[in-house]
Amino acid sequence: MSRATIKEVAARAGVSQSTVSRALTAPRMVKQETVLKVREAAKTLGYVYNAMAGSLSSRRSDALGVIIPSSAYSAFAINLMGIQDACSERNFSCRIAASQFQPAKEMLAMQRYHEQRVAGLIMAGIDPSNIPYLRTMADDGIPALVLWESPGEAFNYIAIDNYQATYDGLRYLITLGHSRIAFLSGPYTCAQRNVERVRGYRAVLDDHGIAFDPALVRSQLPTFLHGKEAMRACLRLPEPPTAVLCVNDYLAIGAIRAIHEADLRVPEDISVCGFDDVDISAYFNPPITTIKTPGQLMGRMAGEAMITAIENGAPLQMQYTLDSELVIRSTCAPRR
Amino acid sequence: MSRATIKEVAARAGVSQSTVSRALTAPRMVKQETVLKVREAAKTLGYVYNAMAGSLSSRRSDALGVIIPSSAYSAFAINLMGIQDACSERNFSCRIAASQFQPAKEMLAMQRYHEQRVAGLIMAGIDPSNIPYLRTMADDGIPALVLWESPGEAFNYIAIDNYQATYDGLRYLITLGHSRIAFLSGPYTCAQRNVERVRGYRAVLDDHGIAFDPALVRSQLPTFLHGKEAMRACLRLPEPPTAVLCVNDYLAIGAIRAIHEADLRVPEDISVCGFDDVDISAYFNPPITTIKTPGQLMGRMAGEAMITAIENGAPLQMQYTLDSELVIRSTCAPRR
DNA sequence: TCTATAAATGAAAACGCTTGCATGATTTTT
DNA sequence: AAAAATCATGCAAGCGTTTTCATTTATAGA
Repeated sequence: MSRATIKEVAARAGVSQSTVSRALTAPRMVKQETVLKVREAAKTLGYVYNAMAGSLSSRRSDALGVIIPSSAYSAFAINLMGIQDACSERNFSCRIAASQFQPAKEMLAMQRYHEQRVAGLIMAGIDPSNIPYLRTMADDGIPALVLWESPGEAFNYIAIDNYQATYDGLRYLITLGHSRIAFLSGPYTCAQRNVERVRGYRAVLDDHGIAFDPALVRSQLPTFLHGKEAMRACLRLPEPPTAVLCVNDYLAIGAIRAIHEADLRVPEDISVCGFDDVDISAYFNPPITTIKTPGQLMGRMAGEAMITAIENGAPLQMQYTLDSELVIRSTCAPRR
Repeated sequence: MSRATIKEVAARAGVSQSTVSRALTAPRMVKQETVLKVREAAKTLGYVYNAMAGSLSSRRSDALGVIIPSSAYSAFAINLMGIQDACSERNFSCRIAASQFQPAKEMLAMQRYHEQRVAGLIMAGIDPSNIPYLRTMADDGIPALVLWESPGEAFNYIAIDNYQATYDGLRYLITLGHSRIAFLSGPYTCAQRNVERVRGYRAVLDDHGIAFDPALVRSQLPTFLHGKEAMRACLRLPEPPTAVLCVNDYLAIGAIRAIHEADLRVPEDISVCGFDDVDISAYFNPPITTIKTPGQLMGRMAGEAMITAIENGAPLQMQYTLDSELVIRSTCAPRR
């Protein structure tokens, strides 16, 4: 334990605890000369502020809790970066937990943040079953903000229009003449966005009079490996797809690998479209056509909005839907 | 604020505060029946434990602070994952800060963690100028562990042999007949490993009687873009390299892009070797030959060792050098 | 010069928990 | 059945800050 406490600094400087506290955190309330004396004493004593005691006493906290499914997927890591940037600029601290796409872990993380009395909570998606707990935390003055999707109009979010984004991507594929289009979705846990995307997928199909084939939609974790395996399964179908829409770029890259391993070409034989426009996507060979998603901006905005609300003591009010945009590169081509 | 405190739970349950505290955190010390009564009261009151108060009082903390340069580079994100896994299993919480490769930010993060009285600190590299502060924190009973490199034998680390790993990679390239080999290094701030790697690079050169050309070594942030630009610069040299060793895979991917844009082929015209074997590397086209580095294991081990030490109240004692291994894939070929 | 105002400081009560010590209630031992 | 040991519980003193309120001191107004 840091030997020196405020009390000892006070003794050393010949002032009271209160003065030390003020001199250190609100120097303008204290005579210049005293501030100097206190700082001097603190320095020679090697005093280190105890943030726990401070927070407990002031019942304020400068910590943001964030929950993401996994830091291994770039889009979430990028969210995190944005949040961290905001925290670092505004001198907040940042806590992180991964749900691993498991609702129970997600809930556990929420509860721990609640116990820690974080000043705010940011989540990249939320399992429907955990939404009510957002209220519980709000009752204790802990605002929450969910990324990527809206947990309902009563809550704060910075989302994208998952339905529409998917719709647009798929329509593009259809425009290219494809009609047998696989859909590699993400997990349906710890997030609603994937069900919205599936909804989008089905809607385009309907709107273009294309029959829905359940064999063409598969849900899995967002990893290269899962993408590869899912695509492989699609390729084994009696009537394989000529295009595939992936709900994220890792899945797309995995799919491309499976296609190559089957001695087929992208995009000549099969078109693939990704989602997110993760940093690798532009550098991949071939560069990936993808639905670009503002992951970093989302994180940054979230962090800033949250911190601003906290600092102003105002209720967080943020319901925003950001645009996503189809970025055409080289993995989609007209059906032969 | 969560209205109910331990005191009110005590009142409701008709016992003392101490009993509530014990019933909740050490149920075995309390009569079964009482535990039930307390739990019941806590539940109906919607009691939520206040971790700050708890930690302050017990002067224990279950938080690990981690500092990485950036979560945008996969190897660090993977470190983080390993640490988080350990935390989640052992019921610790995890705080994160990014140094952005800036020593000043790194120091700031260390100081904030000190103020927060985290139970332990894990850093992915450390700027030499900040090493002394490790001692300061240690004086307050906060153990530290640095990843990737050794900050000196007096400290804890889980590292790789940066010198040797580089040596091996470069030797492989030389074995393939290359002698004009560029070296794309990472930043020299917030980590020593890159200088060790450069040292390794020069050593092989020396050992094989190849002249060192400073124009062939470049240092930059680990991004695709920087890799591309660095390679582009190399390509503009009067006598361009026939191979390039990159200190991480993102740099390698950027380099490959630059090579392709110059209408050259990999590996036929230029060989490139990466570092880390980040998840994308095996899926890239062409699959990247790289020096594989145990990033996730490193994180996991670090987290576990740290938590174990903390829980046992024993001093952390961990000085470990993990193996790295050359993974030969398709981006290196004999010199034509 | 004397009061009115502002500025600087201090005393002390929180904040919500843990824990050492003491006490009373139960069991166990002999 | 008394003594010894064990179990359950309560009391109260912290943990290291912040902050309200009161007090003292300096500054200004008239």
